[in-house]
Amino acid sequence: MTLREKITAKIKSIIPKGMDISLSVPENDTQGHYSTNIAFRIAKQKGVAPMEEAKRIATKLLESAPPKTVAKRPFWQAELFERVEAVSPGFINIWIKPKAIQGAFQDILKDEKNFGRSKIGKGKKVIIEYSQPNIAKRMHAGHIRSTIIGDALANIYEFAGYKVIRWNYIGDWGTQFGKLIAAYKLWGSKKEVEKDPIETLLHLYVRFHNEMAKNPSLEARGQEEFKKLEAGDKENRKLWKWFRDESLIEYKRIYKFLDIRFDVWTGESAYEKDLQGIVLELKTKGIAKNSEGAVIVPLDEEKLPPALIQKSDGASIYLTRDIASLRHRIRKYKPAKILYVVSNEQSLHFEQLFAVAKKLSWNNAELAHVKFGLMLGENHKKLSTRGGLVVALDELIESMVRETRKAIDDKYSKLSSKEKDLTASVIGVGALKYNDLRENRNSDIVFNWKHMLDFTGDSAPYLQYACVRLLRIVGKSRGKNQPDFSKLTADNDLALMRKALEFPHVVLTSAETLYTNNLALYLYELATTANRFYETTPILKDNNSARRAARLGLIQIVASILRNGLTLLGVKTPKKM
RNA sequence: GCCCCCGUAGCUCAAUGGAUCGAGCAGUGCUCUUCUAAGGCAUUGAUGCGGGUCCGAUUCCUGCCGGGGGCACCA
Repeated sequence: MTLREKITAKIKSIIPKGMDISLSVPENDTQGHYSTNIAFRIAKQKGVAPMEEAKRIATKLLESAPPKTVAKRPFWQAELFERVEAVSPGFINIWIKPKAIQGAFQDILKDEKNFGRSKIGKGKKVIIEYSQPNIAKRMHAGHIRSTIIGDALANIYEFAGYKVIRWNYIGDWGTQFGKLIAAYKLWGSKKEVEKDPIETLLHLYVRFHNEMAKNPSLEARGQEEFKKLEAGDKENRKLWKWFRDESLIEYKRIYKFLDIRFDVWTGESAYEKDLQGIVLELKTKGIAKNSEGAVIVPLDEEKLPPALIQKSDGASIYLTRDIASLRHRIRKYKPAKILYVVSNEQSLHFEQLFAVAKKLSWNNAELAHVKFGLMLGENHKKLSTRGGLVVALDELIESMVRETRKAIDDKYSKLSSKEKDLTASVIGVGALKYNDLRENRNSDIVFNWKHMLDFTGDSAPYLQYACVRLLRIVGKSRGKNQPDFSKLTADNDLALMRKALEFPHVVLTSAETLYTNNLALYLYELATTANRFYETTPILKDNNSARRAARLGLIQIVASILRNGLTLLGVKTPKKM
């Protein structure tokens, strides 16, 4: 039982049943180590003044004898609370006794490796779909959000005990392949594609769109080629497979560099054979109907526009493929949840998908669209593959690593060139990921080179550096520590311990809310607290040997929280920096 | 026209309906003979506008203004 859980249980024992308690950690110790607003809600229920209720609760919390309801609970100790105050207009501020903090911290040692892990997901599967690159398109800066956020959420869910299926739903089907094939047949050459596949295919695609503006008949030609592809035309199949294979080679190279992995690589094309069946099932069940030659699912009751599931030329559309994929996922994996990490451009699409799924009523899984804002260019406009210049993802990664390498060269000459390269990639890639994960995903991100390449302050290198410094001290100490945290009584010691103890709660919150920024913020604050500790508190230099051992134990734990926390965000920690 | 997201400091971002709205960058001034200065300390500076609900609103409701995205044969 964590310190937070003990406090919560204690409060619960003296308030009306069934109320959730929110325990916040005030910015400033003058408002307590923990604070709760529970009195406001109880007061409202009872119809009394909040301050009165707060006083009543505060007094009860301080009573030395355990209330009957918690008498049997072993965690009860009168010494949990140092001070409990009711503060106008009705907050209850709680200060924890050093002994309770030290004790809770000592508990970490019992299973240090698993500190922060939970079992809330035990026996449950979650499918997390992310990245979803479109074949024959270069991944650009805008594509990275899904990849990074999805990977971090997958890590967090695993840490929370879920069985996670990391799913890369490749965009490898659809009308754009008709266009691409048409473009290739018109202007392409085998040699050029082999030489630089993605670049060449991208050019063909862009050219097709440009020419389409002048010559609208091309659009029909693209659609025709896609129809042929779906009908099994041999030549088109061959071209499609070729484009797909070449693209995947490129993507896998980038994933490897980003340290991103997937369990399933099943894309849209895998469901091509199921589509007629899906359309039929929807029609048979009276969910779908013909309209203007196409097949739609009316969603008037849901106040949504009708969902198109088959085009009037009989060709399929991505919603239908998503429905088929959903059925496949539910049948094969029986997941408790399916998370779609896709930008908020597609909000309507997922509302429609979920609405159709509900009508089909084979979705006992919880479905969630984990949406995020767009990566905008410096002009605050959408980055578009068709619309000209975008920052290519590999170029972005290379630049970040190059800049990091420069910084390393300035600082350290002792490392070998190979070590420097390795460190540069760990820091550069880390910075790239952290920059995204620290922000509330709802907001659009304005891409900014200067910001990306800023390695000071709230950034991955700051966290990595804090961790590396602490571990450096630990590495310098000799022998094994048997830390006794009751030796740590200074404000700095206790403040750092209290911050470290919040880790499990923060991870849970991330899993529950599907946001990563609270975890990033927490790690940043922990690093700041640790840096302050580092600057002001002697550790190895502490003359008191018992306290020295305890402090070494403390920073060891803090360093592993930083490292584990960063790992959850997909960020590695270098050995030296 | 309808729907969704967003609007906080010069810039980029925080804030389950909570207390005096937090950071980073940029600016200013300190701080390396000391466990790594990618650090620490100090300091300047903000909730788009108008109503409403609430003990309490950046947060919820509502009307404007501004930015981004979407609205059946693209994904």
